[in-house]
Amino acid sequence: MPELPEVETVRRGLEKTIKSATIKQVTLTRRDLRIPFPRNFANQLTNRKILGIGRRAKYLLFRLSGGKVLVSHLGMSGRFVLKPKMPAAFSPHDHVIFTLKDGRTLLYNDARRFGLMTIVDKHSLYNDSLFVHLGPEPFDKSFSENYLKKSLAARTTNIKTALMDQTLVVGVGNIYASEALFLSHIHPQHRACDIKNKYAVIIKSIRIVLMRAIKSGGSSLRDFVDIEGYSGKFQHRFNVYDRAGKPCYACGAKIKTLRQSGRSTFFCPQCQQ
DNA sequence: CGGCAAACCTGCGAGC
DNA sequence: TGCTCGCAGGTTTGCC
Repeated sequence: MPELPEVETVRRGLEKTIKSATIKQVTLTRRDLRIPFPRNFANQLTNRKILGIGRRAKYLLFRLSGGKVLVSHLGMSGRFVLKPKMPAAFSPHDHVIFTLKDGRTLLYNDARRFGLMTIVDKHSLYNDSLFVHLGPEPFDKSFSENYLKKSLAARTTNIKTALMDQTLVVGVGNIYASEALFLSHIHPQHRACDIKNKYAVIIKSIRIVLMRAIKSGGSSLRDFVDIEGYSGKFQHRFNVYDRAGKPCYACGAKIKTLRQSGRSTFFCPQCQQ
């Protein structure tokens, strides 16, 4: 489900609604998501105050009193749902139930269970194996023309697959890789190492498409909703994603689709050479 | 090491 | 209506 814009939308919603709340109780309905919950997961969270919610790549970072950080990845179908009080009944895939001191209940629901939750010490957060291999944030200065040039120089895979590689740059997934390449006028099947003199436009396109998507509250292809239950709106502004056979808004050519590393890619055969 | 397919798991829409 | 098939926003693993 979520790429950077969707995760950022959820982060902002959490920051707005549960920052400064204190966790009273945590209940798990199973022992694992994609990976097992750590030992004493619930105990480590009990009576902790949520100092703030950050984001690194597609991970949400709940900073807690006592120096721990609750790390959450939404996988494909993970979502947080905030209820004004303890609900009378739970949905089938509510896996984690956070009861807050003020009576509200935060649910983590994840049908496919590709998400994960763990707890990391704040001082060694980015030394954790989840984070050590991650590339720069797309809006960071370090995601530069020189960096991209150096990183892609030896990569023989196609540029679209490369953009989705979280060791190159974080946050770009299947939707925004296609959309960024459309804005860049680059064909998705170009080998990454063959992209010359286009590093600046790639960086700019990634930033533009992510920025616009964040402003739209993310994309809701099937079921993405923010913490308050609102759908994103960026799916109405896709240039190519999920538009196979439809006319390109720029030139009228039919949008095409293909399969790259097991994922669907969408592009305009006319605009992207 | 790099590239790629498969695996993890459930739900849903298309097509028959 | 009901079945099967294929595909879905991510990441890791294991094979070449």
